[in-house]
Amino acid sequence: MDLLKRMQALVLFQEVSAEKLKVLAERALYKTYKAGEMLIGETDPARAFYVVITGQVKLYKISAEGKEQTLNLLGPGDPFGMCTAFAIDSFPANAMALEESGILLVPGQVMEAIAMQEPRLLLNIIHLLSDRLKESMTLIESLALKEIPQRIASFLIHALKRESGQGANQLELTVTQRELAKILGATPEALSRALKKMSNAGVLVVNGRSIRILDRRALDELAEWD
Amino acid sequence: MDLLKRMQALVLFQEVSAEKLKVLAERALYKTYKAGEMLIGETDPARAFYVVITGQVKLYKISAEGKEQTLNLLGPGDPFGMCTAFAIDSFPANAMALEESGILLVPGQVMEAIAMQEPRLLLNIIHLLSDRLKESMTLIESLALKEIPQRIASFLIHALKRESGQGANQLELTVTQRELAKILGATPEALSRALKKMSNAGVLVVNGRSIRILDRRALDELAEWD
DNA sequence: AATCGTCATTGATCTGGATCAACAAAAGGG
DNA sequence: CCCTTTTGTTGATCCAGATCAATGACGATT
Repeated sequence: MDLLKRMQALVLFQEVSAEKLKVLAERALYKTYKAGEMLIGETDPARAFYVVITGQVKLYKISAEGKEQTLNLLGPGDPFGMCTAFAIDSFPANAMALEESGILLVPGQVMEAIAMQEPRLLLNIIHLLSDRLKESMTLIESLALKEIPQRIASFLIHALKRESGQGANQLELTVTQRELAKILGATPEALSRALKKMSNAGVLVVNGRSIRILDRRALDELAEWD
Repeated sequence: MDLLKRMQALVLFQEVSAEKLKVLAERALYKTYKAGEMLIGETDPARAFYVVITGQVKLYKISAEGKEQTLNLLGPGDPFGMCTAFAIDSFPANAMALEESGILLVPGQVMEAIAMQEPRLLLNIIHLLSDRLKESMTLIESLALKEIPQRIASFLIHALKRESGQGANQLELTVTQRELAKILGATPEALSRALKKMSNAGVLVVNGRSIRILDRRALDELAEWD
């Protein structure tokens, strides 16, 4: 596997000089994790920059009683640990591989040194952080202001938009409903019931991990509703 | 009021050359807003960078039914609009002055042009964005994983830490309880009742906007609880 | 000092969704 | 291919906190 080639394809490294990228690639570490394996814990002080190359990773918070809330679902090309790479703070969340995943690990010091010589890399990071912040705000909005059916509708619309091209009405979940519940801030039971109700109402059809939208208008209305 | 002096004091502009700062100051706009006035709406496409100089501003989301969730409380020195300054996207939230406030407005294009010549400014922005992202994650954790008494405890501990020096046990709220409720993701009624209960339990004493902590240990336990 | 609007408080009621429990259906591993 | 584990589903019950309503207490404005 040509690491450098892969790195060049990432949004994160867009328009960063090949020379600097080569240094990064040399100093970086590629590691694979099994499904369910923790990449980094909340207390962990590790100062590094991670990029998901293959597989799927979730960032999440967990309470003392074991209740979980997923903060982010990360796929190939998505970086994380941007908070820690440039600061001394400990990582603000937990990271776990949802499936077998290949991860690129760049030591924080290396990343920072290179970045300071490449304003474009800094700018790329700002863009990514901004996107994450915006996503977080959307999640806060969901949790605080919306009920479960609305959260589902918003999620589906969002997923449809990024997954397939524009007018698609079919969607394949990348995670189990259990995991989806943790993303939406609900229990699996509540999610199952809400999906059933939407199914009965003729809005969508669930078949395992694939969901087909029958009434896009109803979905849009639901998402906008509150 | 010497704008340049004030800007030099901001964390955002730390170690940025005086020369570049002067350009920014010349191209920036200083504007005052009255209490309750909107600075920017969620649909607003304004591409600018804001810094609170005096007063207090909140970033918030609002549902169709008018229910609000405060995302951030900003005081003197706090910047916002970092998402929009470097991207084309519309602002991800609403911003409202909670009291009469003086705001510095830097056009996005100016900010971006200067920043690309000053890696240190880009780095400062990354730090600030990272802090915001971390704060957002903490809020998500609160909303999804904690009950109201725990949220209050966490908030108080956080406020004590930043407000006064270390071992202080007295705290002056900068906002009404109504606004605090919107920060915590609760109704004013629920907040009032929870504070009453804590007061009855001898954990704290509320007197208008000032809160005195009587049992710090109990507060810490509550915050850790779940 | 009087007035008006906002804010805090308390009580009564309601409800979305959590929790507990039991089972069916996949999925995966040996 | 069977067996074990993880998932999804459905029902019954429970509860934190929202909602509705009414009253008292400030605090600001004139």
